[in-house]
Amino acid sequence: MVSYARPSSASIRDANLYVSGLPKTMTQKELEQLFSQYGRIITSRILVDQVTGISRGVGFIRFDKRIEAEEAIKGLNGQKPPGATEPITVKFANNPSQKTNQAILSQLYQSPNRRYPGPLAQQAQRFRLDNLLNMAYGVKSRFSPMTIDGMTSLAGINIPGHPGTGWCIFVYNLAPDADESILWQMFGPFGAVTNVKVIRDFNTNKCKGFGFVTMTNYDEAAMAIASLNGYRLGDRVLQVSFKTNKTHKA
DNA sequence: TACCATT
Repeated sequence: MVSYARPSSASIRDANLYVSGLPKTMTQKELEQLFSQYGRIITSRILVDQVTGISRGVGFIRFDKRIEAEEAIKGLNGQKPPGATEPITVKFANNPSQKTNQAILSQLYQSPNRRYPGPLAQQAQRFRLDNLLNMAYGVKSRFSPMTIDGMTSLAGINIPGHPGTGWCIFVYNLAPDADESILWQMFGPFGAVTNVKVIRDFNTNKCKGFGFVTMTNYDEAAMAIASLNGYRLGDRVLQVSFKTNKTHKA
């Protein structure tokens, strides 16, 4: 079976949808069934966690025609799929490419370590020394909550902040102009940081006041939280904690 | 502006 090139015309351009808020149990087939009422689906995908294989609750649907995608947005955005408890978000997908490179560049050039001489780096140094002592001599101190280690191997589905590939940290009270580099700079000194994200308003591109940081090791994440929660960044006091699932309530 | 997710 060869795959034929599809004609590139305005009618089929930008017919690709990004879907979020999907039930974790929804399969690709079920996703297609949901959207197929609006037109011919060319491709579909559900993104999964690389470690656990569990759905990340987001996916893509590419329709044959733009008008089909538009109708699907009208019909499904903000709606609950059959059996779902939460509504899904359906919007046109961003163009791939441009955005991921920004994070990589940030990672390469910001050099998370050694940018923060001062109290934070000193605490991080203190903690690393503490870890070395622990490994070398079995010394266990308040900085090394090794009791959690038994949990880290359990795929951690129900452990707050743990998505399977690291420990996800919620950072609140970032300034509107905050960007990813500040997160690398703040958290990098505490250990291995695999991902940072500033959540922005789609229209204004201003930070919505919060972001996320993923760290590989529990003890380093815990140290970063203990050190950075309440930290004054500019004229704001940050709130830093492991990420939870539920939306903030009262 | 209190809990992401962009193949």
